[in-house]
Amino acid sequence: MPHYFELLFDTPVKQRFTYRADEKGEAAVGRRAMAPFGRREAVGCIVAERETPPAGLDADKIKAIRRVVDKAPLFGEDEIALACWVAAYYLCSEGEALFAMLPSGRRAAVIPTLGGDALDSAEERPLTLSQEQEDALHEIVQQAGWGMRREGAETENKPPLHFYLYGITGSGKTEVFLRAAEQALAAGKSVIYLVPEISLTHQAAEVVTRRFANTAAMIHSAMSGSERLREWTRIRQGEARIVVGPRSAIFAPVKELGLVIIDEEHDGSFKSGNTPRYHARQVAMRRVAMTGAALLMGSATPSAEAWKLMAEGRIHRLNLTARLSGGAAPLVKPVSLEHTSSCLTLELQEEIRQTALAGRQTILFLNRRGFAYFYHCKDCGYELCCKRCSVSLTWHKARGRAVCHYCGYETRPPESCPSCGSLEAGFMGIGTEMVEEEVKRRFPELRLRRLDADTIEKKGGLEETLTLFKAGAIDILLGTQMVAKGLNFPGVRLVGVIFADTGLHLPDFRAAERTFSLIVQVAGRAGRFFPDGKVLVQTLRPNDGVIQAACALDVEGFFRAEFENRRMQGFPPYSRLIRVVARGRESDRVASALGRFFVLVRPLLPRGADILGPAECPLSLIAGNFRRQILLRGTDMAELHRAVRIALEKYENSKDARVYIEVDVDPAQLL
DNA sequence: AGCACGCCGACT
DNA sequence: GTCGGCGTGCTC
Repeated sequence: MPHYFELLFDTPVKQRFTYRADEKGEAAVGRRAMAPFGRREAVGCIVAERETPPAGLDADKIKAIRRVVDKAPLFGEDEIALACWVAAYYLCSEGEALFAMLPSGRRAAVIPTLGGDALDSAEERPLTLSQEQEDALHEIVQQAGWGMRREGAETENKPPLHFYLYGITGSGKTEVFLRAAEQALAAGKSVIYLVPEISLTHQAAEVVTRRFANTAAMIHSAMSGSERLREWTRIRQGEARIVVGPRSAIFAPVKELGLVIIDEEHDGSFKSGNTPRYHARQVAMRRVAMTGAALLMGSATPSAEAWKLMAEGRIHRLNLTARLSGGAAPLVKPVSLEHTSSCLTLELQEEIRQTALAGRQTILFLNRRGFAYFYHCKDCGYELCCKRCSVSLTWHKARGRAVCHYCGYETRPPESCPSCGSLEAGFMGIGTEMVEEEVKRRFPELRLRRLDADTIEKKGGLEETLTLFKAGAIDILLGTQMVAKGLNFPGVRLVGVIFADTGLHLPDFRAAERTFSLIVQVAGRAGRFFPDGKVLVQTLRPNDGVIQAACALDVEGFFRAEFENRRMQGFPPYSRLIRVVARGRESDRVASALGRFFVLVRPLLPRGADILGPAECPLSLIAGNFRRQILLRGTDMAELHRAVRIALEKYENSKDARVYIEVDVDPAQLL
């Protein structure tokens, strides 16, 4: 008697496909198999077994599986159920969701990693915890009750075990994470430890591997497919019981999940930028609900979502208020750029000098690469933009090129205005390259290194710079976001934010939140081990509420004002959003396709929900694709889901093959 | 997403 | 007269 199996493929087709296996052989749920798919062979994953073929499907259409790929299942029923949830929530196909879980990346990103001892933030295991750390740990361990049985049925009436370690940078969150992990492991449970998708991954992995040796597995984006698959197998077999990795590690097939840790919860990289556009925090909450495990997040600057859940008591907040290691909260001061033409105010120059005299180090932060990011003609108003994107070209002086940061387009910088020929035209707006030049000119005796996407292209550049800085062989470290996150250097006294207003006025409701969080995070780099840290925040608007709250390191105050804005404007966390973007080569086709979708979805929306748009995306042209969007807004995500799902099905009939529709549930950015 | 089938313009 | 553009439809 033949056996039937349902397979999922990595395509946007929202269907399962039934295949036949004449002898049972190796076919089993969770294994991948090669099978004829359309006019080709493709690898799919077996997700269900069935006795009979599905009704209403001609028997002769059912083909046989060619061969089974995996020796052991890659997925269990739980992981498959999780994939189905992801598909339903993020409105993608089950196949796309399932294959996104697999770490055998379709395209492995090349991300520079930190190896060796470049950053031994792996201080050895401290013997004692502070009272606050102790209390937090106690609370988590007691409520999680890993020692005792906590069966599925039993958990249903209990509130979810969501904890948030809210503490300033340097207050010892990592140690609490590690101890909580130890406890979960000791109780025979497994742990997933998520870190932002930057070089921090490696740093955290080092710490965990050192602490937990061979019970640890790590998954990061620089690993090859086979390396990842090996780790995946170790995890599935229960050999590795603590998994460290970026957002995709939330899908790791651990046995007996007891604890999920999300470090730097506010970080944007937890939200996926391509299909399925999942947020690891959201998936974590789901997984935790499915398994009865505990969720432990942490940050000095929680996301607005997390902050609201804490206020509502749905996440249990645990405070860490004191800096360890002899540090103290730095003195943060806004400095007006209004009457300065240089990118270094006199005040910042003076502090750099003082810091160097004291034999200490400076970090300068500017979230903009290149020399100047904006070309403007004073006579005719011409602006130099990328031909394929609606963004201005950035001048990379050292390379002698004008570059588009979205598509990579490059051209020679113009000598005079390309439009009117005027010489009163040129690049403006400071970038890291310009700051570098300025600092070198003013402080030729100080050793400066720049750290941004352009300087770490050459392999090892990042690691070398950090090692030198750590060793005190560099006086000033200048860079983009890279210097703002996670790095921990004891010798830093001064942090200078060159231009805090970058990104503050972007047309995105999270612009203020991101700006605030970035300033507070970078400020946290100062004075971690000595109580004399100083942060100067250069800004055009020293009186802006966001800048002031950031300088006061006042999360509470920031959210008080920010939530008032969000509430009045009807944005998250006071509403739920689904963003639908149409993109394509021809703007009129894009407009009409989105128009058709708009007409389909509008009558499906529930009372109280509304639609913003259709309108051009703030970045209306990227890499030659025109982009338009609508924003569906409501209070009940299930209702929004339903409307978009039905509209998408209907849209299939009238779709334009030259226009792509992208759906983003809970979008993180509206650009 | 792929991939093939199918129907209209400029080339050996 | 054919090669090849991309619009359309399907994948157990």
